[in-house]
Amino acid sequence: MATTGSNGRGGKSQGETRAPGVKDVAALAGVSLGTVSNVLNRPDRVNVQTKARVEAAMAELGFVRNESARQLRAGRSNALAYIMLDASNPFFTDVAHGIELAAEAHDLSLFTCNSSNRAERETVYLSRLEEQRVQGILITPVNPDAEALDELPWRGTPVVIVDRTRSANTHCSVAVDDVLGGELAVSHLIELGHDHIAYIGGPNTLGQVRDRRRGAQKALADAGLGPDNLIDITTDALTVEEGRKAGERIAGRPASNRPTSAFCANDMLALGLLQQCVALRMAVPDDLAIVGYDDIDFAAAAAVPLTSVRQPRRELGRRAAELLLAETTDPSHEHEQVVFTPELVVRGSTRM
Amino acid sequence: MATTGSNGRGGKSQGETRAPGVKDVAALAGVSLGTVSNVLNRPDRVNVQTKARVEAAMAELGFVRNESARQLRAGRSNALAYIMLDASNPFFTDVAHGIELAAEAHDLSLFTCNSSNRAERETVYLSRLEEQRVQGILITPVNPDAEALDELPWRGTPVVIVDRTRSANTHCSVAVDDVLGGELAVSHLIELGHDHIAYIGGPNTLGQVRDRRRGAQKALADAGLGPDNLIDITTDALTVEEGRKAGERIAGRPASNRPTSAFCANDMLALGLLQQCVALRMAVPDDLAIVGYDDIDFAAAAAVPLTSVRQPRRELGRRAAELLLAETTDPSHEHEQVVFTPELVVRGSTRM
DNA sequence: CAGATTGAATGAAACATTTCAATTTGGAGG
DNA sequence: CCTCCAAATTGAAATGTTTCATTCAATCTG
Repeated sequence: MATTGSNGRGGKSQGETRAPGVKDVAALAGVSLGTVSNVLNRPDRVNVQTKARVEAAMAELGFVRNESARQLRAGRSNALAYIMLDASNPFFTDVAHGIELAAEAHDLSLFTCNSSNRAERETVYLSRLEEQRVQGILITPVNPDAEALDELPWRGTPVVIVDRTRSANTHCSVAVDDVLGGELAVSHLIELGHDHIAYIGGPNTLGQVRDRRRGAQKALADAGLGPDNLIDITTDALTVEEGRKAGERIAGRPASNRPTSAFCANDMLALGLLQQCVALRMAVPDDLAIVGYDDIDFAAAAAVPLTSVRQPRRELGRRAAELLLAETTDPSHEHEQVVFTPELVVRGSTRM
Repeated sequence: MATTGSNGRGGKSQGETRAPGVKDVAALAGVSLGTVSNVLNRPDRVNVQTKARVEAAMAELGFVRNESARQLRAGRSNALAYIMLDASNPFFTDVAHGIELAAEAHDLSLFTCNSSNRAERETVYLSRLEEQRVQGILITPVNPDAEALDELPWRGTPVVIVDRTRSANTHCSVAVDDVLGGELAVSHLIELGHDHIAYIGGPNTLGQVRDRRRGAQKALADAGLGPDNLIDITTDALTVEEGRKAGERIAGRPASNRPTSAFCANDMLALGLLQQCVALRMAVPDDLAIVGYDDIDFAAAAAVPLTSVRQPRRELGRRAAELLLAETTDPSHEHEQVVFTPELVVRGSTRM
């Protein structure tokens, strides 16, 4: 680790004069405060030549508008925030991208925070953002039923819940039909002739894990199969590592009672499972067919491309942002629970 | 896509009273403004009972400190920002995580922005952040030599360049020795007996792509091999899709002139290449050995685990944040160019 | 008990901007 | 030459917090 240096002039060029403000610009341009402000905020209301003079002064001084002061006066900022649950899961970065597009369209900034699945980080960010007077907060919460989420809207900062649903109808939310998703996945496996299907997912405290299992059970029932045909393999988290462990558990079963296919509650698990299959020389899909969930880009890029349940990630984010903006503008707002429909994408991991 | 509604009370409960401020708290608690402020900022300097009374008043009113006003007075915010180049590349989310840890340790907020490789988004974020008076900005710039990066520090907002280097020594920067990384990768392949090695990367405007190639060439020269032993396959971007295309190009070559191994400028390319190999029934590593770069988590999780050049991603971020903080506190600051050392991680894609 | 010391609380000033009612300016119309 | 009008500009007030020099009260010292 090498290191070299130089420079020395920390900040400003000379006698450390403090940052120029509208006042300085006004003085230099020979106009009043109000006029400078008009140039900034209602350029059409000021004479072209005056405007040019003011702009020249700004450039000369290197004027940078002080957003704090502007905000103080305005009462609110022009930013949205998204508190994402796990920045290392591509699913969420894609959702964030959708939000960003919507924010950009409305000329708002988006600040992204990452709770890394820790409730206490989430709390810190929530209150910091509230103090910043952001226009609203989008969040995929660690626990969707946490009461902390009720306070902010009550005090005036709208909150929209993303990719989670809540028992009480207290917020707008955007989610995807997880029961249907599970149904699609398992119906597909049944059609391929599988009747020993593993469901890999956990922990069961996650509503999504439960919903996707329910969908799987429904598909079995609809096909005249019993709940015993679904072999539950519960994991500690939805990670690649846990997927690998699940693979070991499957391989460890006696051949008579070994599933011929697996439905994973997300793609991270599925990728881990796939990797373990290769390591253990189980052929995919011949020895074990695999269906994932989320259809992240890496799923299609796996060595055996993964069949997966696609969620409209971008659209999820975009719609959430729009709900938020609607809530900020419309005072007589009715909370809306938007539910998108998932879609099965069939690839090599189930097709021979 | 179903939708249901309810609620109706947009914000506050009653007569839409505006948010309570220190003034209201002071009135309710029967103390002066200054005392409320002291409770907030120097709790030890105020009588315990008074403090309790003030805190009760805050709770009752649902007081939320107005960060704009605080900032206006203080002159600066307590936040850092990281403008990342591509949030969909796990490498950068890991770097961001390192930054976050450092920020958290100093009790600062981190706002993450994503330029998505677009110079114009980058510009927008830079100026918004400057207006917010963030303490400093970390950035992986679209173009490290852009002059826009010089203006902010000149006006007083420190900027640290992450994972890129600059010709001029005008900023602190943190990077990894890419020439050495390329050397490690290709030396490894040479040791395994390869002498037809493809270098997959592009576009050549990227300094990193060039540096890693230089390292590769150096390794060849050191082993007494000529530059002809490196087969250059230039891509349009460092994406999975481009990796797949590169695989097609390799397969399309006559067997006599086909490389037996490939060194990819990042893991996204390597994953795409790997996928294409499987699709075209080229065995990895027997028909084609593959080395990636970055060692993202998905590299280890690939069906054929990927040999890759690991960069200390978290550490990169953490160190960058520390340089930034040093610059904000120490006025007589010398710019520092930190260069970390990469490390080769050997896995199945090169080992039989 | 006078004087000194400490601990708590006060309130006005400052921060940089925006807004808006009031004022000025330069013509046009009569 | 006067009146009126629109366009352009002005300047003071307001935003919510922090700071700091004072004030006030109570306790301690000799």
